[in-house]
Amino acid sequence: MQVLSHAALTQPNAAAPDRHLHKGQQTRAAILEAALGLASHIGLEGLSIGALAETTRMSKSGVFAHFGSREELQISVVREYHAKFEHEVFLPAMQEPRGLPRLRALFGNWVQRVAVEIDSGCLYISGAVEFDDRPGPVRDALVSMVATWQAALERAIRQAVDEGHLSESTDPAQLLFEIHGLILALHHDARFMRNPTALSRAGAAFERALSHYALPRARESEKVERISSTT
Amino acid sequence: MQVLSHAALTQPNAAAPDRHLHKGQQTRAAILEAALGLASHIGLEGLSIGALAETTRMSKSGVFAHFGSREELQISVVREYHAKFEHEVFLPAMQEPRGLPRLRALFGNWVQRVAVEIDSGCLYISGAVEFDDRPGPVRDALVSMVATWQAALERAIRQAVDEGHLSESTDPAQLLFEIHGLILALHHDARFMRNPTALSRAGAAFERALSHYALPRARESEKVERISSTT
DNA sequence: GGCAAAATAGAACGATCGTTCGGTTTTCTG
DNA sequence: CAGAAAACCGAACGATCGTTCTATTTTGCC
Repeated sequence: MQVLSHAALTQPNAAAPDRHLHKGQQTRAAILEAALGLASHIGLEGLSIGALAETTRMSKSGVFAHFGSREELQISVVREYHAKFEHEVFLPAMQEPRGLPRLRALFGNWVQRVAVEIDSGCLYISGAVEFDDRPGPVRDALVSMVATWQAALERAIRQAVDEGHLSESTDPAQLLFEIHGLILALHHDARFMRNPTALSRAGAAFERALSHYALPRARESEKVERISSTT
Repeated sequence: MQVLSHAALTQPNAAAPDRHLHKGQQTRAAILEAALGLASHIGLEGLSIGALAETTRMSKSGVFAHFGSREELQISVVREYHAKFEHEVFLPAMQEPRGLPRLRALFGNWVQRVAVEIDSGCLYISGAVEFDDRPGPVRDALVSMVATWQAALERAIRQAVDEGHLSESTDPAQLLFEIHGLILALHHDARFMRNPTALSRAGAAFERALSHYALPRARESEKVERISSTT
């Protein structure tokens, strides 16, 4: 089951709260939640222990002691986001039947998380931009989890091919690339440009991409050049 | 001509160096160039006057005096990037004939700038993520220039429709959304994931999108649902 | 209930941040 | 060439950063 879970994902589930949880892990979870909200707004790099201590009404050293270093805090935030992402977009989609329904659910939940929930920008997206030129453990953790998520998506696409919902000639990695681009464009236009039409554009483009990969026949013969030569 | 140039773009061309340029504007240009390289790696928000003074071998206050505030420095960097972007991706493409050739040139130059030139991450992309939740003049400048660039792209798409290279039913804003997504995915996969196949995937997806909008007939009747009902 | 252990607080550290100010050097111009 | 203006430096400011100490409080277990 639970194919998304990552090897490095060690933190226990924070959903059922406090039961048999020592005080330390309990406040640690509270700190992480606050850190997640903070990092969603100002980024992983903008996350500061001082600001975190202020929102949790703790002392700086009290917050610090739970992680040992700022870098470890950042990594913990990434892992926390991964867990939340798994529970809110991946696992619910797994209840849909294999193939297109599941792929649509994955995309839909993803869209929901990226564009609709105004309070939480996608840490995978902002983290990718912040750490694309910054080597280190934080970057490694981010890359690892994005890769895990992309692998899960690619597997869903491959299953859609196996189920006969998409053409045999479909290149799963290529379709994944295009779908991922739609999410990034949605994130960009909705959050940065404040363009409300982005949501429907992403949906339309998704269906258009699916319809292409679902209808393979007699496509290779039609070339764009033929059109441009009619002028 | 020169349709991309922005109203707020006031700095003179730094390409022909020093001729009749007072010392101040000369070093200011040098600072901006260094700032651009620095911001490409660590982001607009990571750009610090101290680091900038170190790379330009000046004093902090010397650097500072040219801009009056850090915020003004950031805005100047954005404007500088806009000017460079215009000269390296927009203007060269304007020499191609209207329609698909020009659109392809715009996309190609854009790809070049985003993925190939290893030393300079796209400030439009990193800036969008950094400032999507951070109001202020820097964000305003970024949005304004990205909007200008997107408008230019949309105009090129519309011209391709007018020239008969793309279907009359093409929605320029929709195609723009999808193309923009390809660039973002390319930036993500090439820079962050270090995936060398991203470049060819972006090109393939671009051509696939064009071919769809070039061939309108008998598409609406074909539905994906038909496929998924065969299981 | 007492006692070790864990959790948190508080103060201080060196470093860096953006910014200000006064003085010195360089550049331009009449 | 002189004198005004512009450019630049160096030191210092308060603030914040991550981190390290030493106490003090709180927790969990026998």
